[in-house]
Amino acid sequence: MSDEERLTLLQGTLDMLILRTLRWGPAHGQAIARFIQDTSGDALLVEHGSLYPALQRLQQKRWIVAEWGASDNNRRAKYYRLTPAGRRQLAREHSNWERLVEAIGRIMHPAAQDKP
Amino acid sequence: MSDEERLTLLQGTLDMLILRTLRWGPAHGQAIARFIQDTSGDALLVEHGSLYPALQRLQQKRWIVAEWGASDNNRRAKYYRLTPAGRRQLAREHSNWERLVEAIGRIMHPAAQDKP
DNA sequence: CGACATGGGTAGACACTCTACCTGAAGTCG
DNA sequence: CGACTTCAGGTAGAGTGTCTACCCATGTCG
Repeated sequence: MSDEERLTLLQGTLDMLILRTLRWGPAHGQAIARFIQDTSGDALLVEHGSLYPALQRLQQKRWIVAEWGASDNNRRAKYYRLTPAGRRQLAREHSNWERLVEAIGRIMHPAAQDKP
Repeated sequence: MSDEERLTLLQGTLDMLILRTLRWGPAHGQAIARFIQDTSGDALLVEHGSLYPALQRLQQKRWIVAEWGASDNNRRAKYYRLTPAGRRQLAREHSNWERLVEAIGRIMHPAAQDKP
């Protein structure tokens, strides 16, 4: 896959993607990044240096909590879990995202509107 | 409209929105901002301090050119016009945007089977 | 005249991502 | 055993782009 095929993340979407991933259950950092990359069909790549700062942010805001455990490969790994506040935040961010996509859509496709 | 109703722009989308706006023809800064705000149904607000730096960026990259003129109100105003390179850039950014929205969609709406 | 509205602009703070490093532990293999 | 690789977590600093809060110039109108 060439460079041009890989999109750079839009600022602010990473938190939402992480929260969404954790709705499937607790996961450790690497697994979250892999999930996002795989599920997006390799379109999104979560860089190492973006992932961990994001996880720290989310912990500070009490949207996720971490706990040490062991990965499938028997490595020590931090498992992150969504809190109730995290679920509410996810709902907010998701709704914001939808509104934003729709708003931008109105600008980008001014003719074809009102079509789902 | 409350604060929560106004979305903050996602980084990188402003350039695309400006270029798209200029596809309708030359316009000056304030008119571009008004167009984006109106067309988005007041969902997007292009701040003053984001608009002009963006217009400078786009000029430097030769995607738009500027020319002094007079506005409807007989004020001096800089009219920005899309260059051929600007059109190509718009096409690139638009296609990137679509792919990104689709990729994020795959993560946010995973076949709608949620609860185990 | 002076207040206000319009249009363009900049400085600095802030937030987020990226590249490029580092640590430590658990398997692998000569 | 010991060197090496892989996995997992982490950080520093640069780069980018937006936002808040200012500034200035020029028309319009009371």
